[in-house]
Amino acid sequence: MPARHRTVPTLATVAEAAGVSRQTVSNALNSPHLLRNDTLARVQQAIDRLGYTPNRAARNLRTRSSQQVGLRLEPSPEGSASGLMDRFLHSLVDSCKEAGLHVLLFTPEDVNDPLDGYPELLASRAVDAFVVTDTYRGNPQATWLDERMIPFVAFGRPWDDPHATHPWVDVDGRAGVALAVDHLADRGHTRIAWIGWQKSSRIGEDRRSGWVDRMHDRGLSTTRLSARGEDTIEYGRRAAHALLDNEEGSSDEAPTAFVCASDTVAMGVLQALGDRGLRPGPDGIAVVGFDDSLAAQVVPPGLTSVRQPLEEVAVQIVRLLTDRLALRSSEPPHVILTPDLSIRGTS
Amino acid sequence: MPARHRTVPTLATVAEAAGVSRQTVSNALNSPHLLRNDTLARVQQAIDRLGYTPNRAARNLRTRSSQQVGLRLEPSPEGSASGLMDRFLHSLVDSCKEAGLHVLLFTPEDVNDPLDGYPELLASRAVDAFVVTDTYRGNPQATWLDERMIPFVAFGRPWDDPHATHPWVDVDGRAGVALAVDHLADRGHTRIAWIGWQKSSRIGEDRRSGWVDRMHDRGLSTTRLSARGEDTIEYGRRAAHALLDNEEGSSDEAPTAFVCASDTVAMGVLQALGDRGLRPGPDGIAVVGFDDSLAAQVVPPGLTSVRQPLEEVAVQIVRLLTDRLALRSSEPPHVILTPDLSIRGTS
DNA sequence: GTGAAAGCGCTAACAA
DNA sequence: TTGTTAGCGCTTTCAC
Repeated sequence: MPARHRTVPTLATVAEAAGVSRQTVSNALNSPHLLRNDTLARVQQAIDRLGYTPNRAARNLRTRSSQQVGLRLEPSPEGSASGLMDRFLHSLVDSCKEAGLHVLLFTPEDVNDPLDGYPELLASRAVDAFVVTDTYRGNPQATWLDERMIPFVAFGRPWDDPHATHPWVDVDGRAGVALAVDHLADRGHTRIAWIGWQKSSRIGEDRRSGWVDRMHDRGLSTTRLSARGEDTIEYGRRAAHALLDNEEGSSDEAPTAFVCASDTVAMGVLQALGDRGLRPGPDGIAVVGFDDSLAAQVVPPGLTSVRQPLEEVAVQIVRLLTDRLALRSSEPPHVILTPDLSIRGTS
Repeated sequence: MPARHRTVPTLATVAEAAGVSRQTVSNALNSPHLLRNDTLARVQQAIDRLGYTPNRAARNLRTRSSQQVGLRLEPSPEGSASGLMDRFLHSLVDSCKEAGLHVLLFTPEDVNDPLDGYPELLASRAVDAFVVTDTYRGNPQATWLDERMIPFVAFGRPWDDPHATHPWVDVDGRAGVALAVDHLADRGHTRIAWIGWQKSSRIGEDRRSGWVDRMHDRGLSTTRLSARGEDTIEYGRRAAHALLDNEEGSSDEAPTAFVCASDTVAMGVLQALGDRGLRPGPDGIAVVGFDDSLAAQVVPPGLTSVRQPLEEVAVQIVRLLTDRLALRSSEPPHVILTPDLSIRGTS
């Protein structure tokens, strides 16, 4: 039991109690192999008895490091189905802890400035490194941080600059969508539609390519089965209606299944089915979303969805991060993880 | 523009550049009113020119404070609709920033130990205070922290110990539900059912009391209109079916509206309506949830839901926190905020 | 209003 | 293997 009403123990307190020098106590903590077993034991005992914990501020000052990593919280768009951040944050904090790192959150003053917040934290030495998540809209942060040799790892690959050398981890959206196509085709669907995002979205086009290529791999046509628009429920609904209206013509039957670029869009598809009195599901129109959001888990009859392996993403990010912080080079410095499919009632 | 390839500027660097002592620079930062205007300007200019930012570790060491608050991330139950944490975290980080505080996340090693993680962070002086969110299952943390005079503010009132003196902020669930009842009754509903949680849940009973009392206020009967069970979609569905089966008897007509203790339960109600071919909405069966989760925003036709004012919760928490940290007493030390209603298609 | 001295608690570098 | 010395960058105290 730690001493209660005394002054907080320091290295000096412990050293005196154990009859050694302060340095020896420090070594007991940071380089125990340097000590003789009996000394180590004696010091350890004193530490336990006094309930000593090193003062981080002092250690940070001396070692010029904070053992903290910064994460900028991006505004999560209301009305989008996702809520991935919760899951990711949890995994990240867990993985960081194992590496002796803490996660410090910050938000920008100006949401539209992708760099806002980074320099301040760094200059004050509040963090040693960053995890950058906001890479979908290009990544000026990555460039900025990289130029200044600031340690960071990105969640999301640098679409604009495939040759960027900074470490990053990403999820293979293309493979995830291919998985969805396989799943549906294996269940006998041949008219599998895609509803995705605008052409300008690199992530959207990556995911879409999984649909196009896997459909063709399996000898299925993609003609008149694709729609692109905003990432909203409303768009998903409109697009689904439009595709389902495609009844006439010989090979142009209406789709029997939908693969969507996001759960948000998929929710719109489910609405459209409801509008038409169609039942989603294996016996009706199959629907697959992307993100395995809370909404996917909760909407009747359960939305089948591509699930990002965020736990593993966090593990890999921390691996790359610790390599960077130790000035080790990482092999490989880029990681692409494959998602899997959470199968539910809609397929 | 900050000097690039030079060593990082310190107080001493700035002092020399401005031709003053280190102390004067420190004062310029922390007590600018002590300086003559021209000195202040000269120092300020040197600071800007060199791009100087105080080193937090050094300041922390000297002031024995970290300007950081710890927040323990609780595992968010998969399959529940909520996702409030995202919204709350964001608001909290924002509010903290205005008070010069940063939010440090941690997770417990052992999820079942409500104290796990707190002592370590505190002993290492990594944080000055905590925000405690996990108060629904009693609050041993609050007691533990309070006994040790550790500054903290709880999100959630101490149900088990109404006389606890620690500062807390909570949302008035009872008032939120009453709001929902008013909303439905104003639209002509008289048979308004409640589907909530087990009697053992203090929060659940608080919310339920809003229904009971407001129904009686308005002269409406609550007989045979109440169900209590788990916080799952499946339970919501079963309970809704059971209540809707109540057709016979004179005053015991089936309900025309449902107020639910959570969006999760409300999703189950929506499923039950679907099962029966009933349409949710103002012209059909009205449904109101609680939490204004992503699912509520996204499920067709949009679930009306009680929305917690998390932004204001964060503001109040930070107010209480800064009072505590300044050894000021707060008036009032307990805050109960009233939620409002996000009205959507189901009502 | 400004400056000099001391020290927060720790660890790197070196000496014994 | 252990101890000594110095100093990380800042703020508190007190003198001027």
